[in-house]
Amino acid sequence: MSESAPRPTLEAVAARAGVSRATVSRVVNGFDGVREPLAERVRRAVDELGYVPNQAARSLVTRRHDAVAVIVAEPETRVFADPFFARQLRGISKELTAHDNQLVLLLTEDRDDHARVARYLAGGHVDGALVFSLHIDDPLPGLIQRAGLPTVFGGRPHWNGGEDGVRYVDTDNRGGARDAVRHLLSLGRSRIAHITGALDQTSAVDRLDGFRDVMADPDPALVEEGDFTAASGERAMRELLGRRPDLEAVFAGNDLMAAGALRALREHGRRVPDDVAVVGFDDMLPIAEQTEPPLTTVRQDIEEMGRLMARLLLRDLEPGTAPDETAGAGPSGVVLPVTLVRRASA
Amino acid sequence: MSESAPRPTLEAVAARAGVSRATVSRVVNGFDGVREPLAERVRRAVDELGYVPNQAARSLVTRRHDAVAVIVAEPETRVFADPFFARQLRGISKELTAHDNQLVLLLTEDRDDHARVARYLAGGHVDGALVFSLHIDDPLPGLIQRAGLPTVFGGRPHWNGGEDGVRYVDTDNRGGARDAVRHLLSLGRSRIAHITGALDQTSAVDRLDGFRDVMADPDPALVEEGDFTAASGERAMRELLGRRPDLEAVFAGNDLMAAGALRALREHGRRVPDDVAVVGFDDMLPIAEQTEPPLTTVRQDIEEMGRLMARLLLRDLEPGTAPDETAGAGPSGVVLPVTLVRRASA
DNA sequence: CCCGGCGGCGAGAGCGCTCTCGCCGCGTGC
DNA sequence: GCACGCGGCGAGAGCGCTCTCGCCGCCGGG
Repeated sequence: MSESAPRPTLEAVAARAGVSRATVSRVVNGFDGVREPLAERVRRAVDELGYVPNQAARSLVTRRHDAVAVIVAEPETRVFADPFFARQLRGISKELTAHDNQLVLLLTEDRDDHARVARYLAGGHVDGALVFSLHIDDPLPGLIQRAGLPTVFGGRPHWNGGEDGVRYVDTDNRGGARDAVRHLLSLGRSRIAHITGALDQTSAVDRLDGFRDVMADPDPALVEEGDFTAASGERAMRELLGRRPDLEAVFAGNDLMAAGALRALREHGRRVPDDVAVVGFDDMLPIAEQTEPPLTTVRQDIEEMGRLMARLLLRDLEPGTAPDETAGAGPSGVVLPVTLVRRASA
Repeated sequence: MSESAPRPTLEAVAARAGVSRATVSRVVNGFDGVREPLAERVRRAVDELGYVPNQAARSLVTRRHDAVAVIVAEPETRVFADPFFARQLRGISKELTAHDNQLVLLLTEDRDDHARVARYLAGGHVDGALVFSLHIDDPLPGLIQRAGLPTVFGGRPHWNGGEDGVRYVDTDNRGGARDAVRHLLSLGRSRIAHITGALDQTSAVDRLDGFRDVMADPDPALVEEGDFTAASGERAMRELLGRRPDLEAVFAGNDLMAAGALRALREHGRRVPDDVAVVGFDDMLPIAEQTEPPLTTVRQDIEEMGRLMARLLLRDLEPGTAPDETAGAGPSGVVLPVTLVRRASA
């Protein structure tokens, strides 16, 4: 009882079914070339013994692991605390398990971790990697690229993704920003301010670009940089109100900053949306619904993003694909659509 | 170039250093019994060739994987969307990587997934499991227990944890609830209502028990069941106001419900905290800080909880421990302290 | 009726590692 | 000075699987 029953091996199944190991292997892996009466006998033996293949032994010879690393480079608690991460993971997980792949999670915070991650990837424990790295000075993408593993990035990487066939999935930040600003225009507002996110992240840059697309040559006084936190949104809003008391609307780079902006507006006696209309980004629940008033915002399908990343990666891992020449086949960057969600704030 | 360089094997390192495989193995794994001049030669060979051990081959013989499964049973999007999950994972990840263990993430939603998880665990790909399963009717804990893997649960399991040495880590929900209610009493409020969480979860039950500990024999009209969502908090608050318009304070089972309650109170023209004081639970950021007014709440160190779970599990995995007799050694349930965070709502 | 072909199955050689065992050389005790 | 012991190192046997190869039996064609 204290000796846990030794797990049955292929050998044991073969013996019980009265066939060779090779035949059992064929049946277990669904290869054809085994005729029915025999195959059935093997399947019964597998059931009776409760046989489960030893993945280590299998990997040793196939050099596949059916496992994918998900690497999240997040030194800051902020992003970690938001629900995005969980949703993306969920999407990734669904897609991976649908294809019998495991998800190995690597969270990194500092430089030391980078070495560890690099070593892990070089160790060949996984077949590919999904990488979330937001900041411009992050050495991680380089390290990973060097490891030579098939990789898909979450969010457009900095080094001009698409260039050398770097695969990534991103939301349509720029288009979403345009939608948001156009919506404000359609409300009859013309003096529209923008609170940017942390501009060392492509998402923030793209949203700013979208804002500029529509506002063509906006008053610099109407743009203030934030860092995606509520506190920064509040501060930025005060700044903006000081510079342009006549502003009629704000497009915040995310919902958290929008929430902060709402507080500053309330503090300054501005009514939302009557005096100032506010639009956020992300549709970050439950924040976006809980603010006063609830936020009009740009929703991205974050779970789908995860799913898509996984799908792209798995496609690269298929035996057909050339191992090194990942470029060329298929799109290197995929951009997911967004939708404007109208609530009370604009 | 298109042929990725074949990874060097132990054999190759041995050849280069002019020693046997066994000696290289000893050096690589830090066993002693290799004298200095030789050991140094081996280390140099390892460096020069960039040797990284093949984990699959190693696992095959050691039957260890240095990997732990984290299983999250979460059919509902709700909990998934909250930041807890990410924080816990972070704590777990830190502890695991500190001990060179990998984190394999398994997310389950429906019954089909259970079978898959059970199969995976039975497959012996991981050395242990950390399990988050909230609901009373979840068959997962049973399945996992049956797999015979060392396991630590996040949150007190339903089947009377501690009974047969089931290991778990939980927050002091009951004590935290007592603190919250006592705080309200200290504010001079006596007609205190409670909005419970979903009572099929032990955390909700324990918080209710804590409420009752202090309020000894409370008016049933002052207790209303919610389900941890903001909407349920709002509804429950309306209900309570209808039944007991004279209530002076509310202890909500979590911050989300507290946020909902705030809305209902505002809608009914009650000022917070002047007319009605509100206390939440979790200190779920950024929600708790963003409400109007910001929430007084009970904070739990969720990251520490994850870290502790991992630590407990790793201890069980140490070679010293008897593989099956996990009971007996050390505490089977660990309860983490909480702290009351005072903000404006109470 | 004989021969070639083909498809089903078994034999066996590894994949890269760990770990036991035994050998050998050195130091120590009498 | 000799036997004994002990510690350092190498040889070799697997761990459980996949996959190539070759054998054998069955079929069809000449």
